[in-house]
Amino acid sequence: MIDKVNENTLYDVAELFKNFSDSTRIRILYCLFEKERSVTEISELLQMNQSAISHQLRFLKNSKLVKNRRSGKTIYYSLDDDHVYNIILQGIEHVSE
Amino acid sequence: MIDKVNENTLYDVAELFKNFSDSTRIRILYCLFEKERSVTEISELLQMNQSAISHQLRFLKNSKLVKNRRSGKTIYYSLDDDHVYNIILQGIEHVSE
DNA sequence: AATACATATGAACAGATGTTCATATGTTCA
DNA sequence: TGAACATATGAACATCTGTTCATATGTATT
Repeated sequence: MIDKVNENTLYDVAELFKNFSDSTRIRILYCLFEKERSVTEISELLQMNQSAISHQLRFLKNSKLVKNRRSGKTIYYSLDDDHVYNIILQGIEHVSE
Repeated sequence: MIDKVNENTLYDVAELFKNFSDSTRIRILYCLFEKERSVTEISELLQMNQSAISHQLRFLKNSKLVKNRRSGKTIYYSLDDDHVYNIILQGIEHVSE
């Protein structure tokens, strides 16, 4: 199982973890744990520029970690991957000792 | 459990995942899965400059993910944290679908 | 159609990051 | 002690990354 890992897999793993390696992205993902949220809502929660959030959401969407749906003017983002929850949770447990 | 997470924790989690977000570091950690290895050994396995490896090992050591021991001229590095193994394993499983 | 609101996007910029090069430190052995 | 080997370290450099600003796109409402 471990032995079957090849070079490419490890590059992909690095790409995956890149999503969690920035505090803005981690906080975005974390605030989607509870429920889906609009871009404006996320901006307000994190007290950050709407554009910055939008850029990071695109990053996370490209990585297939979040998905979105439109409802009128508003676009709601939510987690797109069961694993995300568990990986971040494991990270939280690790740093909480 | 989830609800108790504060801002600082999420910053720490980002710091933790930063260790796994670079392919050099992930490959270093991965080749320590099997057993401890010297800096030269790691350099040869990854076919990379000794200095580059040394710099990244320092990074990983500061994060307490690896430890080392000296034996004569040689310094052996090994994983310093049980969680590391599981977190990376989960990443590997994720990208392997 | 015009306005207001929500989000996306591209360019520009500053700061962070990873690698290389040269060299220093530390160890062994002759 | 001097040479050889293993590793660490600092400076320099190029590239990558995250944010901001200005503006574009898309939707609803009047």
